[in-house]
Amino acid sequence: MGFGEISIPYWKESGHMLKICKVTGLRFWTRDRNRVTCGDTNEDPYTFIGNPIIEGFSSRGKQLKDEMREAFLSFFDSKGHTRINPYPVIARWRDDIHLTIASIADFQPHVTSGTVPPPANPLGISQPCIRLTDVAAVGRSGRHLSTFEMMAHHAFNRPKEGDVVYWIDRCVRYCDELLVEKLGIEQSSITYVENPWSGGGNAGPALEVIVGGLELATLVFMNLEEDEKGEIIIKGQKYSEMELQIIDTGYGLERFCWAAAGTPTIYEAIYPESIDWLKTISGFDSFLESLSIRVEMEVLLSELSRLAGILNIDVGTDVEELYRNLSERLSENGISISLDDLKKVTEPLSSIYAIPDHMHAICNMLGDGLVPSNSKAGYLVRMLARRVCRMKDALSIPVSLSQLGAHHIQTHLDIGGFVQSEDGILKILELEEARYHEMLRKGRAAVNTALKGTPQGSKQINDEILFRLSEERGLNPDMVVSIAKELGWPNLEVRVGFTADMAARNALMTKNASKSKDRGFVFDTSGIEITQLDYYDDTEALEFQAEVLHCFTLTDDMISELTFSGEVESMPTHAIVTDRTLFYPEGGGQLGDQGKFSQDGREFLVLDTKSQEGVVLHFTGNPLKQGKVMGTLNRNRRKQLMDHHTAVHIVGGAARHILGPHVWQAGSNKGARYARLDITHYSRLTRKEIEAIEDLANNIIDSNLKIKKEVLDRSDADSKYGFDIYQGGPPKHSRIRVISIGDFDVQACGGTHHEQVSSIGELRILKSSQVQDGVERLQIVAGETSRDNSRRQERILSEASEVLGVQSEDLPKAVSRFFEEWKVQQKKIESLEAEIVRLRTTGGGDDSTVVDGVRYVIMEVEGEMKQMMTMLSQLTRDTERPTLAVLGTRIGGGKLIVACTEDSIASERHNAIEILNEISGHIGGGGGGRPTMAQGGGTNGEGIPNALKAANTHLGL
RNA sequence: GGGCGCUUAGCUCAGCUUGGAAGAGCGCUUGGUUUGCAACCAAGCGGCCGGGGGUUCAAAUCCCCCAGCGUCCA
Repeated sequence: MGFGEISIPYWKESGHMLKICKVTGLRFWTRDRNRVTCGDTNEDPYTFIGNPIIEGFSSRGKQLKDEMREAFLSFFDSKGHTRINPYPVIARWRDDIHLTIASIADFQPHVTSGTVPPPANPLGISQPCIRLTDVAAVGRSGRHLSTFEMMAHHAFNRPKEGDVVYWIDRCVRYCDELLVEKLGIEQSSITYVENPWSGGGNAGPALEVIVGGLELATLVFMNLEEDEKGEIIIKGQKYSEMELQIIDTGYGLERFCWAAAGTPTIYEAIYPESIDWLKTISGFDSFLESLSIRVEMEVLLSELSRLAGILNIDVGTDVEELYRNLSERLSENGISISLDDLKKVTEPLSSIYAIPDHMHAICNMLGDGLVPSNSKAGYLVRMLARRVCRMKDALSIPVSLSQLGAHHIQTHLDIGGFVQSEDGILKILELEEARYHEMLRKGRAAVNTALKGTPQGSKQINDEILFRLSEERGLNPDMVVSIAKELGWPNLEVRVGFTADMAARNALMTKNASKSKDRGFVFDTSGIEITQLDYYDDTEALEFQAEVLHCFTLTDDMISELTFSGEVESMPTHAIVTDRTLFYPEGGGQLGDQGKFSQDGREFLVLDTKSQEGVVLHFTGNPLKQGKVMGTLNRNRRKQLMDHHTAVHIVGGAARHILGPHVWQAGSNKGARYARLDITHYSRLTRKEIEAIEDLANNIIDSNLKIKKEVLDRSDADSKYGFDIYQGGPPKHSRIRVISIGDFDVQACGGTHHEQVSSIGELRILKSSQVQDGVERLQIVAGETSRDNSRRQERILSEASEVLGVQSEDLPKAVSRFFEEWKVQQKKIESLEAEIVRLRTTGGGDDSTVVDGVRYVIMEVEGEMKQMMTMLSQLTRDTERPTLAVLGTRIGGGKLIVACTEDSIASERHNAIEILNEISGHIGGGGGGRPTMAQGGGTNGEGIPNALKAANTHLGL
């Protein structure tokens, strides 16, 4: 039996037979003796459209989903599965993906790796998921969704320990019973296709469950993991059997709803109210009538859906090609419609279908407390919001993004489980739409500039221009073309295949970026015992006795791999490992402790502390011998680090109270000099908001709360406090240390903290800055550094006010007055200098000579380059008086300017560059410019008189 | 996390590739013109070209750092 082949008693009991699909060549199991295809090929059109294959569901939309979900979950309740509440759609417990893409993602990596037990076993769940890889196909294919619910039953087995809940046979029995008994699906229409699954380092046999041309579910039996020593080889990769073997199933809730509703597309089954509404407000129906297409709309839609469903739409698919195919296939099926009309119908229709889907994803993401941003998960929601804005504009529907959101929430969502309030969601949507319009407005200017070199009649735009507008300005090619049409390039079109090229370009860039990534560990700590950490027992303790186990000598390579903070005073040369330590190693944003080691009566500074895989490394400037050592912490630094760390927790809690539930820690750093906390928020913070946060935080400090520190199992921590405690990032251990400041702030955290908040004394938020869109960085000082900071500020103020001789209160007023006066005086100087020039050049005198109608002005002046330029324009701008001017100044090593009146006999007779080159040698420099204006300079200012004399000679004056 | 771009007059933006006199439109002021207008004509005011360093005889322009903002991809 090859890998992935599934042979179970149930096949025989239930009358299934094994066949090979004539199209795909895959093995499949069916009760239909005449079947020759596996059911999911381009020879298997949907059979359920207009003819539901699931019985007993007459509702549509949210109600249908609710009923279908309940049918699934209650079925598995009755089979002994524990029902689990769905997880958030933002996968904050993971650092490898942003969104929950499947029900199994809830349990990765902690449960699937075996470190943490599952919340129940077996379990049933319906998990909202978001997948954006096929977002371009949503609305077009009739079946793609960016957001869906994955209904699932999971079982976690440890066969090697004799602990098996159930495996393939029982899993298939459950599935078959659900489909046939509970949902009334015709037995002979079901096929089980063997299509082994692999991905993410795991693999296993799998069955795709197909009914009526639609894949309703996938049953995966994950039992292998990548292992270089493994004996099972799949596609050249070696695998071995896992300790933990998992039943991973996925039943598409929306697909079940579609099969029960039999609507032309999946969208009409789950979002009928929104689709009707959008059709009404966009005037779609009257638009259709105006086209006078002689085909029943319902028939056309069904046919489209049937065909689009089996036409593969991938990222970068050539849409034109797709339309030609569709049109051909429609006419094969007796529906005659021109390519043009087909487009006119499907373009708006696909938007009407996609909008509710996108709004569903957007509301779910925002509901989870996500803040739109220009990177990470926040970017994904912005991208969806912008897609909706574009589609909305193309349909010219007279509602705002936020109104779409309100409608969607009212019609399709239970907002009760959301972290974010409805008001909060709508507010964010308003801001997003405003941003979108701002981008478009700026885009117009960008397009205008970018197309300046493109002839107005031109049909194509340079690829590079389109790439850049898209990447730098967020204008996709279609938007560029429509803007360009308004601006006077009426014939431009997007080149066929350009979208595909852009996708390919992105793929290439991603590929290049992913190279040179993972770097290994710096130290070889194999064979060294994990260091015993004593700093949690007593955060006040400062001295300890230990045994030196190992001393690494740092190489240049190691030093460049290790990044030391600016608080490390000199570059270490050695790293010391001891059996136990009080030194806190850099982690969770808290910098490492400093202090000293004493050995044999000698003292060695500990410059920094880090850890690698549980081994703590103390960095020193000297080697230490193996044997006894005494460690002493730098008390002030430790106290300051604790002040800052506890302060960061307090400020985070305060920010959440003041700003809202979407505030999430996006990063933090706690040093001795200051601490910073990055929080997610949808707009810049005002001074008032910062002060409110600061006040609340200081009230907490005054309240003298106790700080509770407890260590819990991961699953206990999850169930007791929820996911909000993982502010500092996804948890990496099975045991979680939880720090609670009353119920004001609860976080998983490995840092050192005070016993009571009052130990901090006071804190100040110095300023906020923006790290990226949607993330504000708060700079915080607490305790001693807070007082230091105030003192420093006062010193700066008093020094500055002393210079100006004013009270510090009057400083802003005085400074702006001085600045204004300075500007006025600059103006005055300029105009006075111009006046001097006028006097010197119009008064005749020695400076100017006239020969054959050309005035020659050769003189030394006093002034900077800028002033000389002013003089020059006075002299040479008047075309009535053709002039050649040579000006020189000794300032700045000597400067020379030669210019003549443009388009005059002066410029015909003389070349400024030539003259300049002739004379610039006298000041030891060079220069250049245009034939009518050349300037130069040098290092010998005293050579100016000679240079001017040389000019006289050269010109024969 | 990886890129890319932008910052110039009160506002919206050119100029930067290839260094050599700081520009346009709107607004503002003044004058003219008009029954009226998001009217027209003329003149004028308004710039630490984001900040700091570097290269250069010379930097808005080239290089580096910082700050603010925008955008794409994962």
